[in-house]
Amino acid sequence: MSEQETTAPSNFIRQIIDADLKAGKNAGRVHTRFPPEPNGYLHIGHAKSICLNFGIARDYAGGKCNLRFDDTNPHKENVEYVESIQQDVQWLGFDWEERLFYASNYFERLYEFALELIRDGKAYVCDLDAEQTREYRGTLTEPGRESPYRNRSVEENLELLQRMRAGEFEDGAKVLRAKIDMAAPNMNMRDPTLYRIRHGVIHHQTGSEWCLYPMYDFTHPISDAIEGITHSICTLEFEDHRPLYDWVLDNISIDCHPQQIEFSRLNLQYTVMSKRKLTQLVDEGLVNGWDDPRMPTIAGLRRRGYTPGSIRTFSDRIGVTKADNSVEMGMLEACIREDLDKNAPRAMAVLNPLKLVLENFPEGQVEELQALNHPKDESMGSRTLKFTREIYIDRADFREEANKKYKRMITGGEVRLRNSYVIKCERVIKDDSGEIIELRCSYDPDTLGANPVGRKVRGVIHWVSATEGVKAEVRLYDRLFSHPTPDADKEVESFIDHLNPDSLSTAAECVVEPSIATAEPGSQFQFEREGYFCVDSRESSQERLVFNRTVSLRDSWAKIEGKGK
RNA sequence: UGGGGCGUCGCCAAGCGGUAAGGCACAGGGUUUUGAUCCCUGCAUACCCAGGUUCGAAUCCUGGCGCCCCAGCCA
Repeated sequence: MSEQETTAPSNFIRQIIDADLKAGKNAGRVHTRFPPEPNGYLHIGHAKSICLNFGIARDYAGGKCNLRFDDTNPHKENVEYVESIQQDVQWLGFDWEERLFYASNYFERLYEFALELIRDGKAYVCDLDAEQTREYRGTLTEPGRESPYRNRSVEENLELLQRMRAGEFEDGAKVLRAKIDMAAPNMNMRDPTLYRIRHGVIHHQTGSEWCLYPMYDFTHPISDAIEGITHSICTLEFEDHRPLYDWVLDNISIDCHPQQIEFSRLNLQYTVMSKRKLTQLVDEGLVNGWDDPRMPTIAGLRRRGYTPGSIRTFSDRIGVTKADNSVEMGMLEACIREDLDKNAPRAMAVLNPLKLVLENFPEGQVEELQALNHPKDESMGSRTLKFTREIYIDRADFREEANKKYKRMITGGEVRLRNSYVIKCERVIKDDSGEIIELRCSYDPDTLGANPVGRKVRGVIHWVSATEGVKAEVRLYDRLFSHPTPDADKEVESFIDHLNPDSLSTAAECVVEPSIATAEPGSQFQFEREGYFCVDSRESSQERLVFNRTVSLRDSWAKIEGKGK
């Protein structure tokens, strides 16, 4: 993959696999799986899991990783999600080869295993409704009570389950439960539900074939075993479920028993990572869809301009442990800057234009200048810049007066135009309200590719020809939330209260150099001295160029200036 | 007064009884036609706390403390 990834990731899960291999377990096989439920788009936390699971398959000899949709709850799932998930995994650079599966592929076999449990007296049909079931379950500190239906005969249970499948009972009228231990200190072992009835939902894979749907705790271990998974990696909240995972496999006739291993999920500061909350942001229109560039979804990051390699690097750097974590945004940003610094061609764009007239440059003349596309990679070639009498510079690059620390243009001062000449500011023109509307300058024709003799020019600013430049809209993004852990703040009613009102600002009147006017959607640039930008893949067009700022350049000037205040 | 986890630098994270890796961030300095990049330098006598074992403990033992997860017919 990317040359960026140099250090081989090592973590406790790989150590377990190493030890298993050494002990001769699983006949030397290493087989993982990534098992998303298609009930939303994948986010950066899933990327961590994808990189972990597919990364293991990639790094171990003969290793494999399946993509399996955990599609046991048709109520929340749909094909848009199954398609987006496949696209995102592929985009991240991973390949499940011919191993694309659905838990629903196994519905018939799952049902057979359920019959086996019943025959063995290890499962029963229960008529308690949801509320009663909750009451019977007990609490964290008190044991539960056994259901009055717990001791139905095998024959009756068999018949009832068949009738449940045949659609004879309404939703919620009956469930199939495992017969384990209502006094177990682990709540998951208090006769967990294995099947529930769901009429009238069209399952995205099985249509209306079933009205009986298996629960995760029953489906997951069996699906893993059917696929010959050796290491079933999941997040920490399933640690309590492991005894049930093992119970299921120990009590049916199946010759494979994968090892479940749990790691802690990713928490990224200033965003939220639960599918429920992300769905809420989308549904309530608080963002512009799942691929809104402010979203921590893979689709959002992609549209924002994050590269697959940068996300893989990030996943490697944050590591895999069982400790709760809260990763700073700076970590993610460092990864994309590193990638783009190396790979993005440079260009110039003026986000907040201020007109500047070079009084000693001939009117109507266009001088062509050559500029390197990358300051230290000549293989990226060069491009032609159009230099004219009227140009734009950024308003932030001019001050009427400033101290020595300010290295940009000031009245009467000189500055280097990037890839061009040294100019001097002669006059400032203001409108009636006192706002600066134009700078009158002169250029020094002897300074192209050469420093002026006898004086030093400290600053370099970027520019775009006013007559040859192309208009563009640039979208500047900031963190989606203004609180580092928006969903952990109990002082506030909802995480929504912490949405950052300034997470999107639009610079509608930007001017970019003509060389990028026809750039393909998604193509990326460093706008020098500004940051990394990409052509928006959704809304940019030849008529109206739209760029997204992926991330700004590191800005030590902002720090210096900030300190002075 | 239930069960399961976790506690090493601001953040992430190595460490697996032999005397605290690395990355991000931060702070200095150098190079630079991007205040970018790049390059140096610095940044835990200290590993949640308290005892104990040991020649030696972040690593082992005991007892505390703190944080996270679990009472869906969600995953």
